[in-house]
Amino acid sequence: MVYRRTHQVVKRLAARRSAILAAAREAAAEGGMSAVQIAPVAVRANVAAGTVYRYFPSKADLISELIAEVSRDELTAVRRAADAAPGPSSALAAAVSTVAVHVLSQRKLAWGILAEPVDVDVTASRIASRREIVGEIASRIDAAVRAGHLPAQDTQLAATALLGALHEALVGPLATDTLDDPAKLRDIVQAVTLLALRAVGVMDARARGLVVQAVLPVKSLVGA
Amino acid sequence: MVYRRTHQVVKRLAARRSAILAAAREAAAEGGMSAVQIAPVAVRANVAAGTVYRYFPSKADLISELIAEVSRDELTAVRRAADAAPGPSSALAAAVSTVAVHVLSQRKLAWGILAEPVDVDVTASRIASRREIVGEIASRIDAAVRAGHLPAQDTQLAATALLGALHEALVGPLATDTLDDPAKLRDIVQAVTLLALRAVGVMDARARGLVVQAVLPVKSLVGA
DNA sequence: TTCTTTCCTGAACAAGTGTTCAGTTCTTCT
DNA sequence: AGAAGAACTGAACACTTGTTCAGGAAAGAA
Repeated sequence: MVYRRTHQVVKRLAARRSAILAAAREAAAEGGMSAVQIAPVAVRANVAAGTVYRYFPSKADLISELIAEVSRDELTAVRRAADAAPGPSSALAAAVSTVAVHVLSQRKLAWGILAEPVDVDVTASRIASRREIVGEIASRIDAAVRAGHLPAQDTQLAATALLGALHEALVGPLATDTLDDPAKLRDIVQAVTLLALRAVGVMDARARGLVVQAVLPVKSLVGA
Repeated sequence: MVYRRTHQVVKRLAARRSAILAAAREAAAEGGMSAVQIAPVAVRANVAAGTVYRYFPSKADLISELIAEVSRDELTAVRRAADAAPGPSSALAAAVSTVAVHVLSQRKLAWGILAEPVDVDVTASRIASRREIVGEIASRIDAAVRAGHLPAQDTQLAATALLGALHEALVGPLATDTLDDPAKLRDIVQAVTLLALRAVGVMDARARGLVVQAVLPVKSLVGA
């Protein structure tokens, strides 16, 4: 006798898998990575704890997939914003401020994804996540350099530094707590973007203009 | 009957306490924060596990003190380097590159002190540690702004971003692994310092000069 | 319907570590 | 030297969570 999964079953299995991942994401967004524990996640996803292990070999795998998923979303947003920009410098500005807005709008998730202590080893996944974003930003810096807008430099290093600056300033333990005031938020995003652009060598005057152009269109995302 | 601690005993107690802290520091430097476990630290300090608890109420307290100690050392080094500089911009450059050299020369320790996952809560101590260094850098930026060398800005935010950039680029998971080549190290420290100076608004040409001045004197520290 | 395969459940298990404490050793005072 | 307080030891304890697995439910084949 051969058992074959019905269409319906395949769909249900996929749905369950998504539900578990979604539950993990919710938990992370609400309480940080420490809240992503098998039992609570299972409850949230309406399954038993053991069931989680039919979809993910271990907690590390679950979290790794979560990181990959969130990272993919962010990368998509960054690419879209940058591609819509008129030139290489604008693209860089757009990329940077998109990252800024994203991490600001989902602080706990962002912090959990990339730096919060986790009891299992998700280093590989975190490195991959960083590498994607850093690579994207590095290629935007590269483009600006090739266009003659920026001095030659180690773009990989610069992109890494930029990411670190954004995260520390916006989601790190010393980041301002107030999420409430949109104007304040815009100011912070602008300030950080300005720092980033100047860091890679954009002239101050030009940078200010680029920042305004880049931040205005995305600021509505903060509330999302 | 009243028991009073003899001078000798007081000294021995203090020595033990230091020995435990030193053992913790060694463990952290060698294997990161995860290696700072009560039993191994006790062995290293030549005491029993229970004895640790006569000096530190909990592991969290032990690690908190460790963080404070390392942080104090770093702050001292940064202050000294900056104070020895001829002007506010040089002082800023010196401060930044000193931090860079420090974290590079003790990567595991640096990573452990400020970001590595720990099973106990040392958030408060880490925040305090960051705050000290950020405050120092912020005040140096402030001085440069007051001297008219830099544009007005949110110096606290800028200092936070700078620290994040340094750490991510130098000790983060994407940082280059090679500690061996001193020339390479110097290049990285210079590159990162340059990024930092430009970020806060130092003109590129001037920044390059400041970087060379600041990095040359401290590069010997890397081997320490 | 009945049998087989897959899926799900949730209580029990396992493992790593911080913490405790009764017994021992060392130090101080008379 | 002897009594009493303080310090030290290290094995046992406690607690948290990820993981397993025997039993039961559901789905597909005959």
